[in-house]
Parts: sequence; structure tokens; C-alpha cells
Amino acid sequence: MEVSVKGEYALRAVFDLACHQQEQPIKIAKIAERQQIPQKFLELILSQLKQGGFLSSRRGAEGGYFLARPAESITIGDILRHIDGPIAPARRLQQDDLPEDSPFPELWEKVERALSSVLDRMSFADLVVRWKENRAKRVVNWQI
Amino acid sequence: MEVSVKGEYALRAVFDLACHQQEQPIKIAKIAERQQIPQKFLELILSQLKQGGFLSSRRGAEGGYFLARPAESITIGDILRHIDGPIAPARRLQQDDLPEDSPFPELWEKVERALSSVLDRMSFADLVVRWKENRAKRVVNWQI
DNA sequence: TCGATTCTCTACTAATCTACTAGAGATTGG
DNA sequence: CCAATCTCTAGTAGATTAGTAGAGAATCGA
Repeated sequence: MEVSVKGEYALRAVFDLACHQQEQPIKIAKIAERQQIPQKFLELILSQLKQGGFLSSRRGAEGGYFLARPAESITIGDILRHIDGPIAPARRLQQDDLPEDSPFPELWEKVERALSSVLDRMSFADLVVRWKENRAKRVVNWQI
Repeated sequence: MEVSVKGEYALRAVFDLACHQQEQPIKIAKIAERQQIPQKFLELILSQLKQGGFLSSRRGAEGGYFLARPAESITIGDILRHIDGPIAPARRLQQDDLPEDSPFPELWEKVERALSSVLDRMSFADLVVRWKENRAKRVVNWQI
């Protein structure tokens, strides 16, 4: 049931871009440094996210990546599906040679709905809000 | 996010045993045939499930496997965790080098709760009930 | 007791996937 | 033009997956 490291990197990268939405394009090197991701690996991931229409980029000096759409319209599920493939816990192919009355397809559908209810409802705008809340909380604790 | 083939086989095997709870021990060969699982692979899986305390067995002629506990007390989550490892989508180790105010740990906890709410609430007794319902429905449709 | 049956245990393996790295090429800003 | 930066194609070491092979140990029925 694990999300791949690549998937986690992708989420962290998009989150990083969502946090700097208003600014200039962000360089790969900057994201790699801030998010602790191997730069060459991150290049592949960002390129793949661009193919998927989530990011745009500019080359050359002062180039970099930025969100192609507002953070509110990109969900965790969108990114994970594009990088790691279907969220579904069971592969469709194998379902076919189960007996017609098997209870398992129902089970997997339930699981998928449960996952979707979290992953497809949570946008990167939500994540940024949470992040700001966490920072605020920490500052308050620190002041006490 | 995929369950391994081994995990699926384990679930199907336990389900098979749950369907034949009252009877004699069931032979590996019988389960392998009914559930379409490579027999030698299934041997390893059943042995592992026995180590986990879910199944008991008897060797020799008329031997086989049977549930060590009532089907109501064994959940999908129990079996998956024992065969595939933790249900959690993100590994704990990597969480440590995230910044303290990262919104991701919260996200993964939400996902884990969502998964648990399905996997840990569904027992094999429930599965058997669903299976019988499905069979009944099919018969009704067939009669019409 | 014998022998057929069935589970048990250890070891091996081919193929695939994961998490990268290397390096050359294409664009762009100044 | 040139330095910075993204882009694209390849390769790859190590781990994991989904098995297979084969000998050994326990049990039942006759």
C-alpha cells in the first residue's frame, strides 16, 4: 500500500511550487535543495508533471518551473495517479478470473472510495493552508 | 498503492477457509485449485499465515488447513498487514527529515485512517455474508 | 507397522521495478 | 554570444516480486 519515493518527491515538489505561486519561476536546484530531493531525479519528475499539464516551465537564465493551474485545482490524487499510476488497490486484469459472485471486487471498490475521499478532496491550496496553520501554532508555542 | 499478488492470494485463501469453516481440514491443493493460485506459492503463504496465528493445520492423509480463530475475528487488515507489511502509505523513516511544520504527516494519517476504516472493519465473516448475498442475487436474476 | 498422503522448510531464480546517475542537446535572458 | 537552465535519452546497481525445486517430517488408514 506504499506510495513510491518518486510519488512523495512529486508531491513535495508541487507543494513547494504552490508555496511560491506568486513569484518568478522556481529553479529545479532550489526545489531540490529545499525539499531534499536528488536533483537529477527531480528533473525527471518535474518534466513528467509538465507532460501531465500540472506545471509549466521556462528555460534559460531566470528560468524554472511554476504551477500551470491554480493550486486549488490540483489535488494529491491528481499527482499520485500521474506519477504512480492508478490509486486502486487491485489490478483490474486479475478481477476477471475471479468467480462472478466473489466479494472481493466490492471490497476493492470500497477501499478505492475511501482513498479517493481523502486524496481527491485535498488540494495543494489546502496543504498550504495547513502548513501556514502549523507554522502559526509553532510560533505561539514558542512564545509561551 | 497496490496490494501485492501474494496479499491477494492470502485473502482468497483465508476466504476459502472461512467458507468451509465447519468441515474437515482443507488441503492446500484444493484451495489452490478453487482459488486459482500456484500451489507451491500458496504453501509458503499458508505457512506464513499459520506463523501469524490465523490458521492451524494437520499433516498427513486427511490433513489440511483450517482457521485458528472464528472468521468474525479475522479482518482483511489483519491478513494484509501480516503478508504485505504496514498499511501506512508513507514510511516513518522519511518523515523524520521533513520540516517540523510539513503538512504531509497529517495527510498520511488521514489516508491511513481512511484505509483502516474499511480494512479493519471488514471481517471474513462479513465477506462470506456478502458472497452468499451475491449468490442469492444471481439465482434470483437467473430465475426471472 | 507400513506407506501413501500432506504439510514444512530451505534454497534458488528469472524478470521486473525502483531510485537513481550521466551526459549531450535545446532555449532563453542579459 | 554565452552562461544558465530546462530537456531528453540511456544506462544501471540493488531490491523486490512471484514464483519453482526438492528433500524432510508428521499423520492417517489399512
